[in-house]
This record gives sequence, structure tokens and C-alpha cells, in this order.
Amino acid sequence: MGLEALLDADVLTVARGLLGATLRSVIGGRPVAVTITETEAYAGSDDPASHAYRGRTRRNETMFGPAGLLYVYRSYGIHWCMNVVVGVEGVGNAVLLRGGEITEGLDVVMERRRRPDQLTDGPGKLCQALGVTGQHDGVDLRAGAIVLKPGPGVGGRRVEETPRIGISKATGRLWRFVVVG
DNA sequence: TACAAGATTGTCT
DNA sequence: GACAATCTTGTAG
Repeated sequence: MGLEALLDADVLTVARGLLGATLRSVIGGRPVAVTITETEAYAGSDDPASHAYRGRTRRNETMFGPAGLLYVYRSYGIHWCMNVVVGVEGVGNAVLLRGGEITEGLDVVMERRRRPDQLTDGPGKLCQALGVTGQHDGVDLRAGAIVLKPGPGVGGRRVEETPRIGISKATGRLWRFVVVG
């Protein structure tokens, strides 16, 4: 599936479809690329766990923009988390990127993160690895410092569906997708 | 205007 | 396993 078609699909379909896709950033002249292995879907006004549930605010404004934008927000005042905005403009659907495997720029990531282990096994770490911060909120993922391109898929690996992490509402929804292995 | 809670992570015990 | 760090939003007074 091409990127355009994927971004137009249902948020759950996109969350699953982004597994195996490549996310590449060139920030400060240093390229880093990862294969996405973990995502979570957030469905705007229909989802009590979503930032967009209570309507549009200054912070989540990007979520209501057109599909293909990057929504970056600050978590617990310290970390950055990134989402891919999907669906129709004005709805507030987005897919949170939680984890990936580094395929390019490993040395850059090692330098950015103090610990050599656990490089990209969480949303905050993934952002730090790629060099993504709040100044990248709202950038277009088709062209710019950060580019998203659909991959060949997850291959033969199994995909797990589990409840989302770190939320207290709507935990019954299996909207987290993880590539096993 | 004040305060509690949150899509987290790193450090200390 | 517990807790601090630190900022934005929503709700209460």
C-alpha cells in the first residue's frame, strides 16, 4: 500500500500498516532511520484516552490537521512523543509511534542517548534517537527533515494486538500493535 | 489563580 | 520496586 492510500485509511488500519515502515530523519545533518515495530491508535473524539477527545487545543492542534503531518507533544514535562496524523482533517485521529529498530545512524543514536541499551523501546526514547523535538511538531512527513515511507511489511513475523500502554481510559481496546521478534 | 493528572524515563534503594 | 523531573490542560474556587 502506498503512503497516500495508507494515510486515508481507518486509524486502526494505519496503525497496523505502519509496522515495517521506515521513518528517516535528517536533523543537524545527521541521518537516522528506523523500521517501525510498535504503534498505538488514537481515535480523536471517539477515544477517551486520546488528547483530541476533549476538543482542539493549542497543544493538540496538529492532530486536527491533514493526514501526513507529524504531531509531537511533551510527555510529563520532560520527554517528546510523536504521532502520525491520519484520516480526515479536523477529526483528530493519530497513530503514536512507540518503538522501532535502527537501520541507519546507530552511532548517532548512541551519541544522543547515554545508555547503549534500550535505544528505541519507548516513545520518548524513539524521539530522542531520531532527534525529534517539539520544534518538529506539524512537519510534513512526505517532504522535510523527517520522512515516512511504507516498507515491505512485517514479513513473516507475527503481530500482537494488546491494550495500550500508560493510559487509564478505554483500556479494553486492543489498539496497540507490536511486531514480535 | 491554584492544583491535580498525564500516551514516560532514568536513577536510586 | 519506588520516586523524582517538569510542563500543559482541565477543573475548581
